[in-house]
Amino acid sequence: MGAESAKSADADPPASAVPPVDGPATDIPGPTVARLATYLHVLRSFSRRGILLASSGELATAAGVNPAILRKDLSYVGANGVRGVGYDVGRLTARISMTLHTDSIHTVALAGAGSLGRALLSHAGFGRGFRVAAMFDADPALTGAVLEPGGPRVAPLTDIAAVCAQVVPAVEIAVIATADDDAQRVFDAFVAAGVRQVLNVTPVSLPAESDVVVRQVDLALELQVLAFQASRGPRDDVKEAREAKPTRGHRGSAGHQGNVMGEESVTA
Amino acid sequence: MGAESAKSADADPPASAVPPVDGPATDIPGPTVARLATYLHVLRSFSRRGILLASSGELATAAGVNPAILRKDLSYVGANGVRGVGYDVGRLTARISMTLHTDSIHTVALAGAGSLGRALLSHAGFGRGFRVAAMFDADPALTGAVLEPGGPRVAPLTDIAAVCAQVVPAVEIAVIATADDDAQRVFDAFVAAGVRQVLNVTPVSLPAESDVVVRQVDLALELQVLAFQASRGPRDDVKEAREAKPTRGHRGSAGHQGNVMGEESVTA
DNA sequence: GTCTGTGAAGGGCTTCACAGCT
DNA sequence: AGCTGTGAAGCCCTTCACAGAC
Repeated sequence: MGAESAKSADADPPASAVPPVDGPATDIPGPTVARLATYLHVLRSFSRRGILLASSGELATAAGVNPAILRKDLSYVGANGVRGVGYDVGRLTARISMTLHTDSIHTVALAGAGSLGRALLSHAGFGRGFRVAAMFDADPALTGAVLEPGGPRVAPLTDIAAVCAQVVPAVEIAVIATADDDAQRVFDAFVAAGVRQVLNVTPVSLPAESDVVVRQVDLALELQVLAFQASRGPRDDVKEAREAKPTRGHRGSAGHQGNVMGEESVTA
Repeated sequence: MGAESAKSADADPPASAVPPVDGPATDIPGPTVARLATYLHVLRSFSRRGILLASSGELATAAGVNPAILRKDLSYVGANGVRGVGYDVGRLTARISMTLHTDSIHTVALAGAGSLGRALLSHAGFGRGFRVAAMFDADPALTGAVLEPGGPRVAPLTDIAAVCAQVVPAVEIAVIATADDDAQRVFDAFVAAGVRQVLNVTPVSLPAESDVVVRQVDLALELQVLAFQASRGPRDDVKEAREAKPTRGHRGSAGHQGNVMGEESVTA
């Protein structure tokens, strides 16, 4: 994986790179981007509850992170908290939304209309900034079906290229939720169709395409990691473990380094 | 983390046909554990194709990682590759399986029988080392239902404590796929019931309980991260949006880390 | 010669701690 | 006083490169 270090490669972007933006950071660390999305979720929750002002401590607690890193993360979006007071919920929400481009609608193509694909369709926030403009499935019986009111008709996997070419605006993100055996083919088809962001929920390891960002979410893998932890955890400190106040156990949050977050794949 | 070297953690699993353990693993980095699961998937795939021997390069390519890190990862499980040759697929599979405790059955409780919960049930490798021993849902209409042949009856969320107490062997892992508003309550109930490993697929940030390992998989978040990448990638140096030759140095985000990659294969 | 195993180097992210504003 | 913003330190993981085994 590891794309090579960006810095070495990008001597200097085309002159057009003069920050058209006022403050937002130019290069945000991957983990930070993921957390920003989390903060957005927390902020919306706060807003819903009528909270208009929040300190880094409060936000951090709600987001399950350290206050320090939250502040650092916010510094990337050109945070404007008020010292001695905290952050204006509405203002911060707007700031992060802008940075993450949550304010615009993103066009998505979904391959695989099985249980997982459908669950994604109805569950994973499609509609909150995302529009599923194309759907594909291997099952001929599903061809032409409309799985969501106002949604696209299901097309065969073999039609990915043709359908994607007609979608306007162009498909930005492809979601692969097909059977394992189809994942590679589907991926290739999407890449050929110009899609450069892919969310792969199959356990298939997709090849490191040069400039395609792939995020992989493998639920079976998550379970295995937990199973592993289950086998060793009880052994850790058999001392208290029972209701003891979390004095300092940073051990608890186990895989939080860089686990949940996906990654892109690239390897020339 | 634990200064403890819980090495002899479990000498209990039947040694079976696996050769004597020389250096199981003292303390495996989180990202490595996740990758090991990926390797397992790759190895099974190789085995299925009749490949009995593989070099680190071949495995790494299939797993989408760097050969160097693959070798380092394997060193944690007490790898026994043959220099100048490669790794014995069967032997390595056994080795990793043992390390990840994939050889034993893990008991799982699943909360939330909505589309996502059901998709998990049928899709995410339950059955391959995992047994769903309890299911819960907020919808009374589902109470008593059996969603999978041979599976457990669905119980109300309020019965988590009671049902979990009866499950034998005890529930090791809880999966939370409920509505957002129920996630926290359900989590608390599972923790109170003694569950110490939780997979949370809701976007709710669960508090860092002292000794509970929580892995969060948020698909909406993944989409947002990709949307962000989509907005910044194109501006890079790629003018021709149509048909890009991957010869060019890529410029994805510089590496992040820990990722989640595939394992298992089930969906035939 | 080939490929593994691993110490050493390198890089990025997190944590700390404090200066600075309100 | 309270809380933000941020340089600096620290840590962990990845990458490199080479010694060593076949």
